[in-house]
Amino acid sequence: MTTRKDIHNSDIPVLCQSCEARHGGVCAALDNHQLQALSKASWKRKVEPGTELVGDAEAVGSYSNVLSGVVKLTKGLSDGRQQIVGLQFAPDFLGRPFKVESRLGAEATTDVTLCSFPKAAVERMMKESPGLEHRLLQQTLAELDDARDWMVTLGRKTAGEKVASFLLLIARNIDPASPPPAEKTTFDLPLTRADIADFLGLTIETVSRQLTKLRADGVITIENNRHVIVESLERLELRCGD
Amino acid sequence: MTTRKDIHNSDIPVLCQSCEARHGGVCAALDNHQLQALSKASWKRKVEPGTELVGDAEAVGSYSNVLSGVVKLTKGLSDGRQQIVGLQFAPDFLGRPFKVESRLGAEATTDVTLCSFPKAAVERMMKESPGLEHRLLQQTLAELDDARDWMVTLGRKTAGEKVASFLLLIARNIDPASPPPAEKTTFDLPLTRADIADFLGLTIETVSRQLTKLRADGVITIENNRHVIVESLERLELRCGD
DNA sequence: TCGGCGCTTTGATGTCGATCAACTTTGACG
DNA sequence: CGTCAAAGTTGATCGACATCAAAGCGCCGA
Repeated sequence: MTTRKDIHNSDIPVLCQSCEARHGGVCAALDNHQLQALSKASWKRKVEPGTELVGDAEAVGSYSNVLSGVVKLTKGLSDGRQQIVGLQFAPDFLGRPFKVESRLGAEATTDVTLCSFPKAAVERMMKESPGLEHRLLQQTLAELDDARDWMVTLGRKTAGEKVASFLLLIARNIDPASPPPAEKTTFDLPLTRADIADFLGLTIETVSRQLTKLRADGVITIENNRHVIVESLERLELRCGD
Repeated sequence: MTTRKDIHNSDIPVLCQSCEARHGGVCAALDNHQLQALSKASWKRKVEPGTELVGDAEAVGSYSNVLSGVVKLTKGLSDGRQQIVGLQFAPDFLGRPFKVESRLGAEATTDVTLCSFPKAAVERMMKESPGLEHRLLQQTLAELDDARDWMVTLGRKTAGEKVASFLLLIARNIDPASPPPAEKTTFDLPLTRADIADFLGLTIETVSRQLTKLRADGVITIENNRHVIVESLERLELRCGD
């Protein structure tokens, strides 16, 4: 293990020292001692876009923290229609506690760094430390709020409003380190047009047309299909409908 | 208070004795002692359809359990468009822990019985008893699963599939006492056509037409606009698309 | 440098659900 | 009962987004 031997207050496992999840994520609920215990059983990994992290009806043996990149959560209908039901950014927690089966697909849409723990270790720690469960409840409540916001987008917004809402969501979440930008910003789209369509309940053609319109109206600029420059966040917000 | 004086194992507050929430709900996580403490500060109330329980951006001073009836959770866009983002049946917990403001409207759609507690009492009890927080996490995770299921319905299903999915949802949840029915069943719609439309992201006309079609195809019968007889749950399921 | 392949854009046409406009049913109250 | 308002149904038309089809445009390997 890559930790120092002496018991000391600043004795944070090397693995965790520069970790996003130790601040905003669930690990923030753990003290150094617990962090040590968990880090012994945990491992870091890097995966490429398109890597399936959890199959649709698959038993999951581990939980993870997203340390960088974006993970899409998907649900499918029997005839192949798909809906993305959530995006996980760093330092989000990935996994469905208290359930063996997942009902959800999870797939990296960009390069993703993960820190994974065995299910059992997390669940044991949750029993011992109410703080961890509290933290998890907080994140789950936040995800529920997000999901409900998105239900409004899916159910009641026009195609134009949907695409604007999507861009705003990305602009506000893509960079885990800095707070949401205020006026002008720039980022790489973490999703293909097909993924954006599956997230918004649209087709790729409609997504493309709406992006073109935003570009024509001078709200955004797009370079190389992926890189977006938001000229005016304020004007983008106006197009979200809410 | 309406409790007996002697400390005894079967010493359950009268208020709680015949209560749904003591079994499936959050109160199931409390021992008799805690139940007593909480019931001292809690009160039961009956409200009529249309009663606003929580305003859209209102500070909430209490949590509640739904003991009977149906509550709709709504979100609105600035121009008046509305989306119902969830339905709460007995014995669901109503309220958003750890947040003063709600961002959500809550309104009774049928006659509703509630058991309400002051926010502070619940939060104090949550600190003392990890079981309660655990229970709340469980319900929140279940609600998140439901919300994500509904995102698929909103984003990817046709009008016909949406209406069928709605009827199935009601059939499975309207009666808190019995388990989901298997073949034939009957219930009163807890929502008006306008509410159904807001739940499904459709218009009332489209909802009406789809109900008419289900009736014409012999899948359901409707009496007095509200009472639904599902002739074949199996055939209804086939029309949900998943 | 050149194909070739995947992703994206753009255009023409089609369709499902929205909108607009009667009309009917239900239920509350005299 | 008869009246009235609210809720629901039905029909005609419209429009937003889907579908079908054909280019563009990187980007990679030979």
